[in-house]
Amino acid sequence: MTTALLWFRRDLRLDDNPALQAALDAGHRIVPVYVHAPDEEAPWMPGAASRAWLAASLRALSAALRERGSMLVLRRGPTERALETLIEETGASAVYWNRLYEPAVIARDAALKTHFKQRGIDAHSHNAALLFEPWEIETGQGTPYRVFTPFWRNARARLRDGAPPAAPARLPAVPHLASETVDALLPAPRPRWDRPMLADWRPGAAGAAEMLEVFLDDAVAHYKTQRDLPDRVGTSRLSPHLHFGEISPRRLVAAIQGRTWPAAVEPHVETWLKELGWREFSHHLLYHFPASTDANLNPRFDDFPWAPRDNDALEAWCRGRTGVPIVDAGMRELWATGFMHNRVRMLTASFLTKNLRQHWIHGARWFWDTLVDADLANNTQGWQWTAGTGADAAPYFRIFNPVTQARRFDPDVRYVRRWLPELDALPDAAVFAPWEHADAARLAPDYPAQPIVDLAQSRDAALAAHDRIKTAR
DNA sequence: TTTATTTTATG
DNA sequence: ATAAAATAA
Repeated sequence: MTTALLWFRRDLRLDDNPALQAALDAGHRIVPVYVHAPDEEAPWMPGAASRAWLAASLRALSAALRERGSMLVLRRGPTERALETLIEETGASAVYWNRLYEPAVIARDAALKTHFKQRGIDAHSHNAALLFEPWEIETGQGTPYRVFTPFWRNARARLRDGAPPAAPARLPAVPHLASETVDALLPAPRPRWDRPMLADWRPGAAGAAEMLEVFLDDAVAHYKTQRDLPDRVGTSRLSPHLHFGEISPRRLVAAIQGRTWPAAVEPHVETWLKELGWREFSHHLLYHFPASTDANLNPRFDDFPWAPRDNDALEAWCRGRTGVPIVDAGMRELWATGFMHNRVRMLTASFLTKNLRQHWIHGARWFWDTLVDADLANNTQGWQWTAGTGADAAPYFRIFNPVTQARRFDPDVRYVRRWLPELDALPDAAVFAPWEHADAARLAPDYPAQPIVDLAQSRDAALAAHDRIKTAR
């Protein structure tokens, strides 16, 4: 019997895992391995929150493999050396893995594939992360899409039903091999901020499946409207599970299409599928425009007059001390939980890039380090979208008004109150814009009396800055 | 996945 | 006088 390495990366599941399936179908004995080599993802190596999730997720995968008679071998990078060593130890003749789409990872994997082929080792890569490969969806001219709506129209029409394969009940036994521990590879932070951060989550495939069931049972029926309200669980909150491949997008599509929905719920289902579409679109853009992690997707913005880097403003934004309650609530939710509601991500990002006019890369870097679902494709395209430098088909310069957004999406101020206890004594009506309330300084002495930037003036300044690049060239 | 302003409708 | 709808950016 031949042996194959099953190289896990961000596909930390056993169901609908094409690399695993292919290795089994080929009749190999399978040696599952995870190689810890974060520096190979530079300049976007995983952030602190992401590493905490990864540690928990690896434990979950390891347990799932053990239950099936296998085990997860943990090794330290460099990846090429770790895999070579394991090939020698096991006599493996093949390596199977699932593809990723970040530029640094693509380059490393391509080099590895060449290396293995030269060594006479079969190297097989598969698609586990996306509904469609980034190169499968193209315009009539054969070019990549730059606008979401036509991209999704095209991709949506190609969606097929059908349940992806379940996890195998048993896996071949693994010979005795040395393995690192998760603790050694990903030491717990001190102090243990990871514990409260992960308290609301259950990393791993079982937690992901449970999350999906809860969403389909409860939230999806009101998704279109409730998804925008940050004070409740109106979204699926599957993003960290998707990022680490603990659940596959095909599984999500199969699960939601596998149920019969009342006609009134169908538009909600469609809206949620469209969110998966945004995820596909982000990966499509990152694959075709790999420089977009650091450079404007729209080069017209290369002349945009950003304000000079302002460390005080950046610090206030990061820590939730800007004096704009909905912005501060979001930033504190992020710091405490490693997560931020999508509506609030958009408006905090708008505040940083439009009102403070700080370059979007500063925000992208902070989110990258603090989000448990930090994903290079989604993070990059999300920031570029809000900054106006990315793929946004809107014919205007999008500037969110955080006060209007708070009134519309947190009308009962429940979200803001949860994260800003220093506003407890303020009446509801004053929480949207405390600086307009005569008594705010007395009732909320620990909160900034004024926002760090005037909302109306900074909006006008942002529009004026935008006018300058509109008229240029 | 917006906002601010203007126009129109309603009482 | 106020709100809803339309519109421009």
